[in-house]
Amino acid sequence: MLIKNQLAALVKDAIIAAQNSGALPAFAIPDVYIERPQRKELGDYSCSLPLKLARAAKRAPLEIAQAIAAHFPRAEAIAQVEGAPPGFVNITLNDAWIARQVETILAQGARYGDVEPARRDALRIQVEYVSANPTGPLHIGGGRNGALGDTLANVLNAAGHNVQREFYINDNGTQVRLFGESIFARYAQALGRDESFPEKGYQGAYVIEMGKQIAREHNEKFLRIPRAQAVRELGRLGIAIVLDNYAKTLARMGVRFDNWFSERSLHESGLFAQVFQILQDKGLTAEKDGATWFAAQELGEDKDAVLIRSPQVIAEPDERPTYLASDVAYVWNKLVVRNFDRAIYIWGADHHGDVPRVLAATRALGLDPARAIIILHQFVNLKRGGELIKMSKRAGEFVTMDELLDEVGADAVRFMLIAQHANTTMDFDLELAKKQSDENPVFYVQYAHARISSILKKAIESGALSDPSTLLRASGGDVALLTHPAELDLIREILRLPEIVELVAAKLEPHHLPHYAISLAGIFHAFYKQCRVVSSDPADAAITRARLKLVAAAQNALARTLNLIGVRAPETM
RNA sequence: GCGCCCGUAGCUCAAUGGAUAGAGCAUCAGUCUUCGGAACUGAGUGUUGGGGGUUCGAAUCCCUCCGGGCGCACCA
Repeated sequence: MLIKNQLAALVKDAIIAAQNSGALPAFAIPDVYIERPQRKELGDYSCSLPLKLARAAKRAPLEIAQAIAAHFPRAEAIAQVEGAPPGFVNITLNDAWIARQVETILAQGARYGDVEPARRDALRIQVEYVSANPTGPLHIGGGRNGALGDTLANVLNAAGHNVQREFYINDNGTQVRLFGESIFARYAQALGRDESFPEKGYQGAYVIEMGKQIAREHNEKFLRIPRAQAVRELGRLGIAIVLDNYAKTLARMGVRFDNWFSERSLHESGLFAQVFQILQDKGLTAEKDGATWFAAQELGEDKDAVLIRSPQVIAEPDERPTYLASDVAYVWNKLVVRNFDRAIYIWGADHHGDVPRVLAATRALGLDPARAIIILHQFVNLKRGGELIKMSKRAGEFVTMDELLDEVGADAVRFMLIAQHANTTMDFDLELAKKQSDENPVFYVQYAHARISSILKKAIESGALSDPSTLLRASGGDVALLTHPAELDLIREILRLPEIVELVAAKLEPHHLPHYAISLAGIFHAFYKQCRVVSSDPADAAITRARLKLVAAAQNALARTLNLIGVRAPETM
């Protein structure tokens, strides 16, 4: 169990003990929250509960804090508990206990950072991300989405949940046909035919390339079949090509999926018809102007929304269901058919207007809307040395994710996309991201990791360490020798990792991870400066072995953090 | 016009309603006989966009104004 959760239980015990002894009056004890004080002189943890209890207990906050401190149960991990004005309980951990944790951290190996190996409240969680329209190259918004989703999935997994990663393929309706027509035109043109380009077609140069490629691979095959069929097949072929490229691009930045889910399948399987029936039975559908609407106003929303468009507007039956129709069926598929406890959606901010409708539909289907969690992320402005790079999708002029990865490198891109709160508009400066210097935090963190690798290698070369596996044995060193303030600071920081994992999993905010990584790297570098690890002096043999354990534990935490962020933890730079 | 998001140090950003609002970069001043100087130590910088309110306590919650972004289709 996390240290802070154990402390919360002890605070509760202390209050009960104080009440039993008459030091505090009887009152109901609320949930106990343990915090980290801002200044480290105040201790490792603190609790502000006395400030909240003052009214119920009819005592001064400081008096309550002191009573809690006086009745605090003894625990080997704790060195000191004291009440401090205006009403905090400050808790300081025992240095010897902290030093011993190095063994625990090493023993957990690559799993260090996991909140609990098997938690009782583990959930089946689906995280769905990127889900960009597969009609053109991935751009940086999709990259931010993917980085957020993948890291979140990593962390939820580390927090003990069962996670599935999904990409939702928008392969239904009008856009497939339009994409198919665009490809058909480029394909025919590539074969020297005089084929006009559709009015609202996809303009980008990549469609021309696609047309040429298909012309090379299939010759005149699509000219010999009926045009409508050719358009449909080319649309699907085009989507397959784009998705294949998405997978490659995303894999470059470590973003992966367990499942690629087809929107079209929601209609072909009859699921939408089934879910529509539920809405109809509840009287939540309406016919108006030839279209079929979701009566969202009945549920308190601003306006109704079209589910199935009028035949007068769209002739083809399979193009009539709207995006919302698919969404309604999809949430049912997630929460009922596949029975996920939670369905997390990661959407770009341009979709924020759809959030209330999807949640309203979830409620309308009789599902707990708290099970569907939509995380929005704001846009990314690409800059080059402070100059905004203008991006025009219509003209097909934009920096693609692949170009960005080519220029900046996957690690820097992924780290920077995660480092900022999802809800803030991000300025991504290409020049800054490319700098391999102090200005770039990714290298700072990776450097710390590489430095540790170098120390371990040096230790083996010098004979101080025979084999890294000996670090796991008591003979590998006595961690009780770790008493230097810089050593203890480093261990304290390593011990924060599981708390960070819990925080990110609870608030669904991955940006805490990069900030922690920078902090951990900084504290390691400070330790490195103050404490020589591999010493040539035989008298230092014992402390060298103890410090090798500490350094290995630090590397363990750093590697895991980078791993969760989705960035490499290099042995050398 | 209506709705959502954002506004914190010169810059980029942190801060479960808690204590003196913190990091990095940049700036200035220091630190190398041995493990990677892509490092470390120290210093200064704030009306948390403005103004009200709630609270024992507000960057955080509520109202209002200002500035920026994004939405407001029988598009996805």
